[in-house]
Amino acid sequence: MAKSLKRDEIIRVALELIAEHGFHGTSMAMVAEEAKVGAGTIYRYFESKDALIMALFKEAEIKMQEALTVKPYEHFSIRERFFYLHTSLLRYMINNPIHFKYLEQFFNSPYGIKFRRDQFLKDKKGESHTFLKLFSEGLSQGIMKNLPLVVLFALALGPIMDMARDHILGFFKLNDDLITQSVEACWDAVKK
Amino acid sequence: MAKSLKRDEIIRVALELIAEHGFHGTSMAMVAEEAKVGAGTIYRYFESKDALIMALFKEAEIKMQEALTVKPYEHFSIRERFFYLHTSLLRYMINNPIHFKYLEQFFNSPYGIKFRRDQFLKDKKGESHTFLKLFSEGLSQGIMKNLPLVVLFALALGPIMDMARDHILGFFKLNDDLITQSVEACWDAVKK
DNA sequence: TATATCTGAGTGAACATTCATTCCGCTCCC
DNA sequence: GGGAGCGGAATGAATGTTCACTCAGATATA
Repeated sequence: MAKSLKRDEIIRVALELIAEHGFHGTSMAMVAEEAKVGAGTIYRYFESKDALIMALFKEAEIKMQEALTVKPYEHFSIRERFFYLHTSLLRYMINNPIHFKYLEQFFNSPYGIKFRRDQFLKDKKGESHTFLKLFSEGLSQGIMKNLPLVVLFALALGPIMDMARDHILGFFKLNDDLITQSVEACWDAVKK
Repeated sequence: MAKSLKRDEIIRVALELIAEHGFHGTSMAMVAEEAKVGAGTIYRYFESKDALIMALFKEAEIKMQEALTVKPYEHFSIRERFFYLHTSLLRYMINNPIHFKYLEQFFNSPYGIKFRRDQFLKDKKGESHTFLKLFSEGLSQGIMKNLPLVVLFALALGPIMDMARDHILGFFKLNDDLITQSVEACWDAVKK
């Protein structure tokens, strides 16, 4: 058997179960049974339930970052970058509901709050990620409203996440037109 | 002693503890100890932990609704209503961080998802609440973008909630100017 | 055979909930 | 007035369950 088929399977199953039942609704025994491994095997690959939860986050984060990566990105205008990133993000979320649900759980938990706090401190030191870089440039070029980055972030990404959630919960159906119009509306919120 | 001092104290303490430590991080024993009542006393007033959680939500919801109520509301224009409601909501949240944190927990849990689903079905039958009535009117008067109500909702309220959260977490400091500018930005997102 | 990997019954801690018992304020009779 | 008796309110130790995690032994691999 390949080196870490078991590890992969544990990750796959745990993501799915936690997306569905939450951190506290998912016991290690459930993960073990569904992944068809012994309860102890999980602990060969992950030190604790916490470590597993963090590894699942890294997994989802990497996949998401890949979905936001495009080659000629550097030649895009601010507006083009905004549309590209937001559309890609929304599309990724609705095409990967398990990842979305997992990330939602994660960010609305002490794990996620700690993560955001660490990110926030890092950003203060300049190691911004894709979105913050975009908003910083938009600000300094005078294209975006003169508001704190955190506010621009909320205006542009809050609605995207809420829409992904409502689409996945079946409250309405996002299609290509609606995605375009929604991202345009987010742009209206941040543009000067 | 007045009829239900103990009940009031249990509610007060439970809201605080759950806002801080979450549903699963707050045991009934913690609530009992902090409220200085016996563990069994809680069950005189609330059938179960679930029932307590729902009662706390009702409590917070009522207080919030009060904060959004103003007398001459009916004479406001759509735009005025939008600004009034959004500003009041944001102010309420940052002035009542415990309620905000509790509601955040609640809506990001199976309780909240069930609640939203029920609301959604009720709305389909026309029993809209304040915000949905506003957006419906904005739509039919052609003032707002021709998008599904759920999307308008996300565009207008998503950022408000995110900003309240980031303010309460200390990531930035909301002041009157910033509140006004942010609500204006939300209006830009939904207005035609 | 020797080493690495895997297993799942077992462990102790934590939890929500119960219930036998105590407490306390009230009424009613002497 | 006072004390006996009553009943709802309050208590917290006890209960049964669930959980994350361990480890002695089984199994696969080399």
